[in-house]
Amino acid sequence: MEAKQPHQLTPKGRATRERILTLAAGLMFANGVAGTTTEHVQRAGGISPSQIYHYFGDKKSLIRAVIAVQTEAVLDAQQPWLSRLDSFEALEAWRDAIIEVQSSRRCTGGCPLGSLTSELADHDPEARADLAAGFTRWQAAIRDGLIAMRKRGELRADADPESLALATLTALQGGLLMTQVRHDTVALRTVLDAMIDRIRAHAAA
Amino acid sequence: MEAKQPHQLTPKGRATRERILTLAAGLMFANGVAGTTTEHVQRAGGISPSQIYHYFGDKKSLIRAVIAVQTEAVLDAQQPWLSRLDSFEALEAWRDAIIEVQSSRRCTGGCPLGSLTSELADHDPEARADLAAGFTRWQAAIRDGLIAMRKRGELRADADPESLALATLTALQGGLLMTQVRHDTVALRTVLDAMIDRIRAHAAA
DNA sequence: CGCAAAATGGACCGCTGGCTCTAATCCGCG
DNA sequence: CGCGGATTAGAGCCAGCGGTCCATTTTGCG
Repeated sequence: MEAKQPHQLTPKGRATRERILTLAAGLMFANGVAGTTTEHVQRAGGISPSQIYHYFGDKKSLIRAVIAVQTEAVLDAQQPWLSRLDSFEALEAWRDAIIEVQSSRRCTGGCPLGSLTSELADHDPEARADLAAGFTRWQAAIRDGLIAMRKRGELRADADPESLALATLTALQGGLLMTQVRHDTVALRTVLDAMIDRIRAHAAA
Repeated sequence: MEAKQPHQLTPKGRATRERILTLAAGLMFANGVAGTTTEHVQRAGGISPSQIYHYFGDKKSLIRAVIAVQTEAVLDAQQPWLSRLDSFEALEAWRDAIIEVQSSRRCTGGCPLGSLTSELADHDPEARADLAAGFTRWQAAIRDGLIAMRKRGELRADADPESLALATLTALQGGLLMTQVRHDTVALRTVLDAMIDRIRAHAAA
């Protein structure tokens, strides 16, 4: 019994749904949720109003679907680095990759999840829950990387991967926000370096 | 030659202007900029449309005035702690005060400047500049506290107050965002503890 | 091939939001 | 006390936005 699927989707339907989602995610990342109207999505992709409301019911549901998309996108993008955290060099490569992404988009946009959070957390409880879950998964991915490092003997046994991961993810969020305001990546680099140093403080002798 | 003051303001006018600003700042903090309409401000304070447009010209200017108000509010709120950074206990007291504020508002709202940043930075260049300047002042306040600690001999001479302050402020922003999504202050405390530890690494022997 | 379900086009609606305009009222100052 | 500027009330405009509806076309399947 799936209450969320009032219609059977044909391949064509699924494709249209995907297309709407991708467009909406892009526009909402670029212009914010409030700055993205259903009309924008329509015009951006030659989509009729009925299509959006056929597949998503209302704007709120569309937003939640966008959250899901962005969560997967972020985790997918991070995975290549986090899954291979075998050394401090790897940690630094992860840091550099993040910095590179931000400067390549000229320091705009912030974090796909962070921006949605700031805009939605206080007024859409379900969106907040989804976003919180996304951050939890992100934190877990970092933590698993640190655990792997500990298993390899890079970190001492008394290192706490869970809180190191939480602090790192939190610092990263701040860094992305500061990048967005200041239009440079100095704060991002500084705060990530601080966290890496902190992790290094738990390095095996 | 002040281009910003097309009218002379009488005391009454100044009072009305203040009242509008305070209401708008509160509503925008609670509901976001996009979620706050001029009508909301009107209804909240028995204000007529013409009053808002008489004193602010358009919504964008009102927003910029709100940014100024919030910047002063944040700096004023921080000053009591930052101006007395004479020890690590004082640093921890600052951390505790911040955490206390967030939990007292049940982890909603985030940072007054951070939320505005996320919503405005990418689409209102002047707002972004104002916010960046606000963060710079905030960073300077933290830095000055650290410099004071160094002068008192709490920190070693090789400690770099500027980047420690930047990292701390950046981490704080992340912590406030995570508090907002997760509805608890664990991330905030964890990341601030991490930064305080890092500062402690520069403590005089 | 035919039919039911799915997908789509597009007109339309009601409301809201930013903003304007005019006319009335208030106030300080000479 | 009167005049000019400051202040305010409030009706109203218009574009845009979320959402609806129905007719039409397309698709999958027996």
